[in-house]
Amino acid sequence: MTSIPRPGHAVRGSKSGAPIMALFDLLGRRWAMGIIWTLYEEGEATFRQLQERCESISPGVLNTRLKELKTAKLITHTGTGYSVTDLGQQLYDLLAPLGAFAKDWGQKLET
Amino acid sequence: MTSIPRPGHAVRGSKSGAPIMALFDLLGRRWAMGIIWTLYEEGEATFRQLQERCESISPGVLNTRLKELKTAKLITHTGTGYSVTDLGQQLYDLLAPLGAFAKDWGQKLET
DNA sequence: CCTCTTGCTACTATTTTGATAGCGTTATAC
DNA sequence: GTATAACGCTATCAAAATAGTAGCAAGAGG
Repeated sequence: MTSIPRPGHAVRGSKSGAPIMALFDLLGRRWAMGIIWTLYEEGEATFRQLQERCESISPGVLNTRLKELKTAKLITHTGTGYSVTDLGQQLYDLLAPLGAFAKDWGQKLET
Repeated sequence: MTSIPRPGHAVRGSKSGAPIMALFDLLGRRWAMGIIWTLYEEGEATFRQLQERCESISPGVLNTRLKELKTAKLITHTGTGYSVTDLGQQLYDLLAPLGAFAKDWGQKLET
């Protein structure tokens, strides 16, 4: 299985494992930020609901990503579905402003 | 070449091209966030300096990523090297808090 | 039992990324 | 004017990640 980036260990972008590079390594994998985003915005979801929300992400990749995010303590699986942890919510709060930026960015790209 | 995600066009995570998903598609590619980060933190850099900063990113991927980020108007190539645009700096400002979060996150993972 | 939903695993195909070599151009030095 | 070095890449091949589809094992409800 894919190795999971951890601060203090070699990651892409930093052999010494600078925390920000470990985070970028983790979040810079397909669907990672999207999963956190939708889990918070639309709330707890089952594995299959996540597949639908992400519009046909393949189950293998989804499973890999979920394992990584669980190991990173950003999400958790309660009895009824996946949801963000407190730490994951903290991360979402930092990501949230990107929503407004993205709209602004989209408009500037049109012109 | 790889297609570049644009709001309003189908992207991974959104067939309708929701801006946030287009942004996640762009930033969720290897090295994308790291390049913006280092360009702002350590300032303008040449192609080869970027290779060193990213610790052996391969030139093909670096070139691809640079093209994407240029098309997205987040970075630009001045006569002397690559640097972030105003828009890119706005994005960096939103990413900046992740630095502190990453440290906190790293500590919580140890325990 | 039968059926449904759950969370996946298995498998192959395609895309992306990694690693290394080296080209064409410009500038500077000698 | 020729060697030297740095620039931004391109080319090539291998490895790894992701996409796409099928289907299994387990638990709940009827």
